Amino acid sequence: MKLTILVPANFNFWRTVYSHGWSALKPFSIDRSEHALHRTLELYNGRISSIIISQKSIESLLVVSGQSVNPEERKDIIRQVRSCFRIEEDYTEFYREARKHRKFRWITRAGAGRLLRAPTVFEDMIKMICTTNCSWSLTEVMINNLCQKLGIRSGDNQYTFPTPSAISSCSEKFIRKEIRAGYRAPYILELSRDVADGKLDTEKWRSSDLPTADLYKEIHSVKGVGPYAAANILKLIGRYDYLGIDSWCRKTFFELYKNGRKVNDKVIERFYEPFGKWKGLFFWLDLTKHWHGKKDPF
DNA sequence: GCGTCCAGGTCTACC
DNA sequence: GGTAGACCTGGACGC
Repeated sequence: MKLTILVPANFNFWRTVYSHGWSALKPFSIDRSEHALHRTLELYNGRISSIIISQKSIESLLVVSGQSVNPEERKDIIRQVRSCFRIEEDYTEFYREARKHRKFRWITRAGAGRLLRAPTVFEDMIKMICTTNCSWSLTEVMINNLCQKLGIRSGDNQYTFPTPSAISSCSEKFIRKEIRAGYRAPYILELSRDVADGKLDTEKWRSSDLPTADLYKEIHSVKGVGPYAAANILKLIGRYDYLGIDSWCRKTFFELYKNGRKVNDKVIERFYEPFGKWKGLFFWLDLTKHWHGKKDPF
């Protein structure tokens, strides 16, 4: 199967793939030799499809799969890919704002700003919890384990991201020891059970009309999701009003603007305050600007 | 190889 | 509202 997905004029495939660490976490993987992003998807009807996404032209993405799919499955693949690459989102206002600042004009020229996300908010939430209080290598271990031990295997030996029900059927001990999530296990389990039972509808957040502050409170109320995680989940929903500062961001900010001298988070927040509702995105792109000149930032 | 220390966000208890 | 300590793991370091 081959299909083409049209993209907006300012779309940049690689800057989206390398926008943050998600493309290095299963079921995403980067194929450097083929210049493509791999992803194993679970379709609406339970069928598993491993796809390879690459930039076909300036105007379109090419999605290839070894399997044949029916028209409805094809629609679902397109829907999921469009959502991961944020193709629906309108960045006109953001680019207009970026053009006003000399140091951020590169953003508009580069077509940067789209942050890669998972097909579901649930997957983004679990991944974000797994980035807290640990090294990136441990995050990779936890996510690999979740996919390999609880996901569904595809024909080409890849795994899907597990469903809320798959995770919620496990014991806390299993998630703690086998997934290696440690003390995060009860948080992962509670979130999965609440989503599986329908007590928490994380997917509605992407289309919510709630003011961002209220949405932040709701996301923050999930156990294991603190200020850093809630702010970064918001960014993947399309709200950039919070910074989501972690130790890497602090260190990078100190090096960029303070000659390595440590400053309070409030100083960082004041620095990006002029960027209003886009400050979280300016903050992230500012700190990762040096990635954008590199072929492979990870 | 083993033990110790530290970094990394979030939660809870306490002031 | 602010702060201390616990949570758990991997990595660095010293022995």
